[in-house]
Amino acid sequence: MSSYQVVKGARDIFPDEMVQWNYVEEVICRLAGVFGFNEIRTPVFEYTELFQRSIGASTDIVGKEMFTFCPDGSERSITLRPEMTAGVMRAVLQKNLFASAPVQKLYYISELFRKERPQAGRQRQFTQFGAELLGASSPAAVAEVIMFMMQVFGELGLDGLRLRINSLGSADDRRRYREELRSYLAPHYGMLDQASRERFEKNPLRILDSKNPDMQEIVSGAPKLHEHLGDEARRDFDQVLGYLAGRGIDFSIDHLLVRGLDYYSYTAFEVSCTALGAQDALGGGGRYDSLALELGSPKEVPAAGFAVGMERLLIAMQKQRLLPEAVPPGPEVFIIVPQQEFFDHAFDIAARLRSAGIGTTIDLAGRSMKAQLREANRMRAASALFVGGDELASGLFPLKDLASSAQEALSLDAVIGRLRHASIIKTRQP
RNA sequence: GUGAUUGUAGCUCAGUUGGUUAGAGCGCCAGGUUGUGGCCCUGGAGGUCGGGGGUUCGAGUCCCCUCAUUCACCCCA
Repeated sequence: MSSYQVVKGARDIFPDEMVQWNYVEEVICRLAGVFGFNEIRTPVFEYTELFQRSIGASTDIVGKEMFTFCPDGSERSITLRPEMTAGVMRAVLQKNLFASAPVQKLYYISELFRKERPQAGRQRQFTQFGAELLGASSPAAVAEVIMFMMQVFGELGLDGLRLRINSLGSADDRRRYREELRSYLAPHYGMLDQASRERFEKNPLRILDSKNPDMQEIVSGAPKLHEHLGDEARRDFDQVLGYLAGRGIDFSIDHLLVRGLDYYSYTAFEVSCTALGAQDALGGGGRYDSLALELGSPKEVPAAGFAVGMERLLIAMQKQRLLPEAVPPGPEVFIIVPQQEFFDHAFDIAARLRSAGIGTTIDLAGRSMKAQLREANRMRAASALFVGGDELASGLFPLKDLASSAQEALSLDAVIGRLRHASIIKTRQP
């Protein structure tokens, strides 16, 4: 055993599990195409100010969860991305993609980093898939990102989901409400917990979704955000809900849902799953019209998006037995070399088969024939091809179907013909 | 950052009030089959019992420290 270990909060994904990841990612990519989202990749790090500006300096993420460093002491501070939205928006603004197409629909599957204590469903390096719809934030646009997210869950067969949704209103709505909330909370200030006291000044709305029962008690008597929404926000929210209901998407309205990123306005939502443990949030998102301005864009860019935790998605699917068997696909043929002195000839034949597009494996460790066959069986090779002295002399090679044990001696051309046919049939299967 | 939890073979785990060379199942390797896998049988390799210190005639077992894990708080994906 090596004395080195993976970094705390990070983990390796080995081939067995990769089969499952690939399955989920394939579904995501396919549905992204169906919904018209194109893939984007951005760097794993950005200049630190980008996140401070976008996510909000008073949030937990920026305040204590970022991996930040200065490359050379004097150079500009850099941070491993704790979320994707800011980076995507930065990239699109920098390239000025809106000049050629005013609406950009992008999706990603990317690794993120947050310096938290690891626990079930929470890592320091984790993966999110998500989508950003930039250039529109109409009720239909917001509904569309939610529909995309929910359809992925549906396609994967996930059960026990709960979609909660809320409207945070316009910036003006919130500004007015914030003052009302403060004046309500002020007499209770002495009873607020540490975190809530800090939020009282910087972002009192976050006190609303505190999980501290004492805070919830206090909040229960507070003025309601949804009663302070302007007509516009009210209408917008109703339309979003109407679109969702019309598509048969189940949701529940949660007037206390605020979420931990500062850039959201109007619609915000979160999906949780009963199959998960304490960290039961599977994904979330919302509308963020003001983010572009925050990042220095000369004009506002209406936008909405969501992100889903891939590890949590896999955990939930695992619990619900929705994942494919964790076994990497075996080769079409495993070349058996009974006598090592003929290895080079067998190696040439392997090359020919591969040139013909046939998945071919050959033992590279000089093992016994028995070991080679065992290995072929273990890796679920479809067939075994024997290449020894007799075969090279006669030009006839026994090809054994490992499932049925049927064996037949064929010329190399016949072997290639048959295996090629087999792999074509295989790839046609869904 | 706080609180608990668990560290014994590659994996899952036994290991009695402290007592000889630390075990099992699975996996791996080899043989049973002179050129044929799976099933079966036989054998083998593999452990500084997380690390350090202490108590003791003697520590996997008790004490202290430390590292790591896991779960929860917090927060979120």
